[in-house]
Amino acid sequence: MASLNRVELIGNLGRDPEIRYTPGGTAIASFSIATSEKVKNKSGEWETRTEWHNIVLYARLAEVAGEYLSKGKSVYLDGKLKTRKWQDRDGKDRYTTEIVGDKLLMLGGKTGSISDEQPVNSPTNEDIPPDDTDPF
Amino acid sequence: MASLNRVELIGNLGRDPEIRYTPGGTAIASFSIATSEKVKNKSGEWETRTEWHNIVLYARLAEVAGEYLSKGKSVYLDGKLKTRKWQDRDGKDRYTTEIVGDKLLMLGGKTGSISDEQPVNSPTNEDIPPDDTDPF
Amino acid sequence: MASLNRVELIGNLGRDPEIRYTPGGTAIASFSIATSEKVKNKSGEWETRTEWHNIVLYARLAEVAGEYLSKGKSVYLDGKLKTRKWQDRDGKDRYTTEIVGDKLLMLGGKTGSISDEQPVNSPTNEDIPPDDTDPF
Amino acid sequence: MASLNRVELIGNLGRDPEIRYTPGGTAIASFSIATSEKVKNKSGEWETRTEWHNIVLYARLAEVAGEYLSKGKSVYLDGKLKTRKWQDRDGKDRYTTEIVGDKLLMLGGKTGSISDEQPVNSPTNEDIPPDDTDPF
DNA sequence: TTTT
DNA sequence: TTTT
Repeated sequence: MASLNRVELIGNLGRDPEIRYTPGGTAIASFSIATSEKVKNKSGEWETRTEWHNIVLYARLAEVAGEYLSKGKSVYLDGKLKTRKWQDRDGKDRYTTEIVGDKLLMLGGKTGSISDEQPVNSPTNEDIPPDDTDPF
Repeated sequence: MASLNRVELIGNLGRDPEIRYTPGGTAIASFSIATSEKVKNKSGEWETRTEWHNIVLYARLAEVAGEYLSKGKSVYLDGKLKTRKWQDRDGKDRYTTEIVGDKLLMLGGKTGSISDEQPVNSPTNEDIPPDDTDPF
Repeated sequence: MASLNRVELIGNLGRDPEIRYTPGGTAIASFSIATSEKVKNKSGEWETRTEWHNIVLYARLAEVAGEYLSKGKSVYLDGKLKTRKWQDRDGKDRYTTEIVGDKLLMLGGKTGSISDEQPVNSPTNEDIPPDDTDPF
Repeated sequence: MASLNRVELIGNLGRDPEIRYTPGGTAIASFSIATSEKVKNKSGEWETRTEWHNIVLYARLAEVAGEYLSKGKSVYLDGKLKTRKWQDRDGKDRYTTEIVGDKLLMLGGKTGSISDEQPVNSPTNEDIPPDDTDPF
């Protein structure tokens, strides 16, 4: 059962984090991060390819994100992939892949580092109801 | 523009790799990898949470996958996230997130390691037409 | 102060882990892991280049290593670099770089995964006296 | 023979890179990177623990480092561990562990990303004579 | 000192 | 020897 599910991103926030709360009061932050790479296209010219990643943070990490992160900021994010199933308005199954963050570093000068050492009795993902709408 | 887009997985193949070829003859392998973790549910019992990841490999790496990988095999995969847009039969936009593999290690004994040092003039992703159906 | 110190290894143990204990009873495991790569030498022939890594594990992770790991086993190790200063018999300063493991996966079939979620009041590295001899 | 040897660092340069050249003209850059973490000491106070890492870059990556990096700059570095054997003036064997960089990102605003896609016929490490003195 |  |  050896298993590893790990994502690392360095990129910039596409917009300010959106913060919401579970009934139990746990913060959930969601935002997107852009990563980009230069690739040569068929004509041999360099073009920038941008990839957008849906990020979700919980609890303390979500609160810190709400306080310190904003559109355009550069971050290092370490987390895991999670694909979430939801229903569109026609009742059809759809899937969205998100990165659930475990560690966050603010780059670009001013800020520090944040990891998610869970306090005792902290809420777990089990306390968090699944979205019924796709926030992205 | 500092940018990093990196995924690492250790897990097992859910089925044999499916190999297809571009008009130009480049191999494309697709398969899924399961990662799992034990988490405590609301009732305090440990349950196994499995996550499925859609993998895509190109060129030499795809060929090696076709030759050596099969359902159930354990692998280490290093790659990058890429979200692909496609149309469902109602013409609605849908998105599928895949991991484009750069490095593959076979675990579980027998096998060796494979990386994708691209040969000179190797085909790039630009030569590969997007799928018009979601293979997952 | 954004800071990241992270090492990942997949390789084989060169010998059985050596387990010792702090006065406070905390287990410390030490062993070495070999990683190897094929490189072309000046004559254009492929040769295997092996690198040896000094591993140190603490507490629960050390105990598990003592119980399940042995010479030759293949593992995935995630940890951080730490360079330790010591004195040789001539009283001269010497330095040894070790990898302090945070997560360990046994590869090669049979086994499971182990991470170091520290129990409340678990001993920290501060409780562990520095070696005064180089164990490697 | 599944093998992985990978280090990732985010930290600051302790001094300007030192650039030298092999007889064949290949650039070699060496410098150190500090990573730091806050840990609680025995008295329960938070203290900053700093770790220094010896970095070596070759060829194009070394040249870019010489041009763009300087003391204090924040970087992301991806590379592999390599322990180098050398002789001190008493003829005794000593070992220094270095990180041979494969990828470098400049953080802190202004700069871009650099990876070491080796040009055809680029010099390999085999062309580079080992140091006979420890540069650190 | 490992492994294929 | 860095940085916050």
